[in-house]
Amino acid sequence: MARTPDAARRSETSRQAVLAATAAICAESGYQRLTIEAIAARAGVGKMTIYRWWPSKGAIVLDLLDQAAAVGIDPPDTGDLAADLRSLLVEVIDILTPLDSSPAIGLLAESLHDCALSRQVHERLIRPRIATFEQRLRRAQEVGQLPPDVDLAVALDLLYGPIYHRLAVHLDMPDDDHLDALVAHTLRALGASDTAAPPSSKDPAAPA
Amino acid sequence: MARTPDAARRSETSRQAVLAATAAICAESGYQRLTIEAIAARAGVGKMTIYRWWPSKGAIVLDLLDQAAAVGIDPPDTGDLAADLRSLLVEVIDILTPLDSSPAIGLLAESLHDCALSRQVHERLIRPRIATFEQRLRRAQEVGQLPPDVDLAVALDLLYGPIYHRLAVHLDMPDDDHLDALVAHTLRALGASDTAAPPSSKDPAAPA
Amino acid sequence: MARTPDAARRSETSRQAVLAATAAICAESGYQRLTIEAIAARAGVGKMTIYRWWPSKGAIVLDLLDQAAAVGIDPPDTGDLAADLRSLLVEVIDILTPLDSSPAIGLLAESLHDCALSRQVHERLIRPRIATFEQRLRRAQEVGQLPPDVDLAVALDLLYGPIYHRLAVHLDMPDDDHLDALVAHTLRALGASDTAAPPSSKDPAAPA
Amino acid sequence: MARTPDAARRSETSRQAVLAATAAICAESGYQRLTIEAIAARAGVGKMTIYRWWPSKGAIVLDLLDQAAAVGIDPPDTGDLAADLRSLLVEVIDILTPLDSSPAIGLLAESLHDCALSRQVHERLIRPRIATFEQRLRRAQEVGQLPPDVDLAVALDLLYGPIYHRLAVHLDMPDDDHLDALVAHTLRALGASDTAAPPSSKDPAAPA
DNA sequence: TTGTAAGCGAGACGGTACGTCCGGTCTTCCG
DNA sequence: CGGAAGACCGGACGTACCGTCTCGCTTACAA
Repeated sequence: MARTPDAARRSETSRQAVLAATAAICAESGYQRLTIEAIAARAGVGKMTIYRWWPSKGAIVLDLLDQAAAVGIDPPDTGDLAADLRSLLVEVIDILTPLDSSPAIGLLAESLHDCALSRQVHERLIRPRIATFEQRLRRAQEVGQLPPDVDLAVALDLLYGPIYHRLAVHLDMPDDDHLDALVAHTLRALGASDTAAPPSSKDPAAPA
Repeated sequence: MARTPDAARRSETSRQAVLAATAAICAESGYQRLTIEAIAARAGVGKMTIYRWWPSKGAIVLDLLDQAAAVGIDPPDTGDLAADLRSLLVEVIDILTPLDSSPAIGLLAESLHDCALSRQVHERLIRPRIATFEQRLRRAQEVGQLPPDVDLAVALDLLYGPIYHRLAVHLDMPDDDHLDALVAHTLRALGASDTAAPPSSKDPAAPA
Repeated sequence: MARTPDAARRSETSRQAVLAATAAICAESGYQRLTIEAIAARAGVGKMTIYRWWPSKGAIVLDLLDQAAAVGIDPPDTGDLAADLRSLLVEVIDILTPLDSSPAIGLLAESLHDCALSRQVHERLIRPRIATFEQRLRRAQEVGQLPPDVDLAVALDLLYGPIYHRLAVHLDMPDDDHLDALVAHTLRALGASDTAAPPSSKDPAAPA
Repeated sequence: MARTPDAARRSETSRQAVLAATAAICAESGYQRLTIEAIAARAGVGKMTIYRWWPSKGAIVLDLLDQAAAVGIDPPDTGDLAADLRSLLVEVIDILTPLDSSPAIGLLAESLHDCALSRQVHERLIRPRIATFEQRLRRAQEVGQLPPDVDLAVALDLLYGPIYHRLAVHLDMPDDDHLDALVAHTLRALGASDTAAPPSSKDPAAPA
């Protein structure tokens, strides 16, 4: 009674070929020219193979990003909260750049119309990064850099919002100074204290 | 040199029919099903007529939004800075809602790939609103509600960022409480004082 | 309420290109490789143009044969009945030869499955030839070469049957001797007398 | 050199399932919808199994007909030559009827393009029937019903031709009267005498 | 008795062609 | 002469089958 394709028999070779072709076409011709036909042709793969395993073009790109940026789940923790938040920001900016050929931007545009896709994007790309972000903030609360009643959802909006704002509104991505300003203002809005903290450690026996 | 169509002879009837059809299809079937052919058929208009006057589907939607939301250029000014900012926010949220059938979201997605379109969008939809926003902030500086050295670009990011963030990341649009929190934090980040100011007025004889 | 395409606007250029491409592909690669896609590509024509004007591949081939063999409607009439029937037979054999690349054979095969097509084939290719045949036989009756009570349907079967029989059964088409024998036997079965008749004439004032 | 499959190990169950599925699909949906995939699915058989034992769809249908109509090799011989020929004719007509769902017609159409298949069809379906026919005619010659110099190839054409003619030309199959007329004319063309002969019999003691 | 080699079901795979939809251009004819 | 109507070329869509190819599994012959 298994109507869905049998993942055990899936050809890993084809999977990789499809993802590679997707990345290549996207880089060379932009998301516009990224076509199922083009992917299949370039990957040397039948179209059915693509339709069998991915529900839409967006899902392929999602897999691609998933694989390319299967980043560390542990948040950066140098003790310098501002620097850590900054590096979280930069990671996202890097994914969204360059504007013309970033698969992520195409994915974003597509997910605005495709509810199923957008749920997947949220689950597999966004949520892990949110979790990382919140983890770092909580650590900051523990060491007293942030007040204990900070609203994490607001914090998230304040930090990441500007990136998407600028993307949507076609302003340039923030430069270094602007980035610092954004982090600083975010921290100020959250009521951060100025004190730094020692980096957290997986071996918590360190500091006296 | 009459290579470009002669705008003077343009049929206003057709223009309105196209915009109306665009709005109707978008509302009924979503941006996905909004095709030039569908618009032409629904508007009872030849495709040539559309291609003659609009460079792309996005341009039609842009015209539509331009007309629908040819909002007041004067910023709200009740004296309550937070409330005024809030109403600016709500205006944008309204344009972007509902997610499935808002022409604006389709336009946004399209402009991510189409540079020419995105420039138009920025010029005709975004910039006026930015100007309104900045006007209001400058007025706040004049009356001492904000420090004179506030970075308007950062302020813009902080206020509007969350909307686009949530749009991109497929979180719900902020509810009322959240909205208040966002405005409050923005103001705090900008170093706003708590004092209110009398509403500015074009008839300056108002307040005693 | 005209949902059907407007024949007045039809491009004769495209029509000819399609028919030419069909003939060329058929001659070069056989009916097997005759594909709508191949026709469209070779003719430099959009597939829609083909689907708009022809209901099936067979219909195109039918048009092709219609045009190629828009033969004279007047039957041959040399006065020699056997020779005239023989030339009618040869005409059909020529259309069905060579076996591998004759469009007519492909059409025949296709029409065995496609009722609508087969009706068209009958109407536009077969019936006119039957009429010609019957016309010639009736003339033979008038001049007394055939008895007046000959069953024309049986005559038709006897004369043309062997061709289709051999086609179906994959025997070689009849050679010259065989052809003579077939005609002779047909005439014998119909009870033909041996006398010849003068050729019929459009100017009936000829014979005294 | 055991590259060819080992017929000894062949699963008779599968063979029957394939033939049954082929017959069923053909009867229900016509030869058009008869695809290898459909047969495999319906028979509960892997496609490999089909391709291992049959070179083409036509070969399956050929097997099917072979099995269904593994008719007697001995010709009918009631002494009435006309009646016997008639029954030979009817047998073929039955195989080719009904037009829409007869596997034989599909096979015929396919064999027009496929040389290898057509040879097989000729060998296994046609030739035995020709032999039977010729056997009967020769017996008629022996008893003096036919002149000794009758051309059997012509006789074959005259008798069976009309069936294939009508099939190809999409006329109705001959009705009973027409059938009698065809046989009668054939006999007349062959110069048959009117006398009947006693039926040949393997048990020659029968008639007084 | 147990390998082991075949046939088997299942179905994924690279392809080809299908018939449809739409983009953008060009043409015809009406008001 | 602008505009409605819509045919045209092209290209991508998603589907159906083709014929080939593994996968495990059963099955029957041979060691």
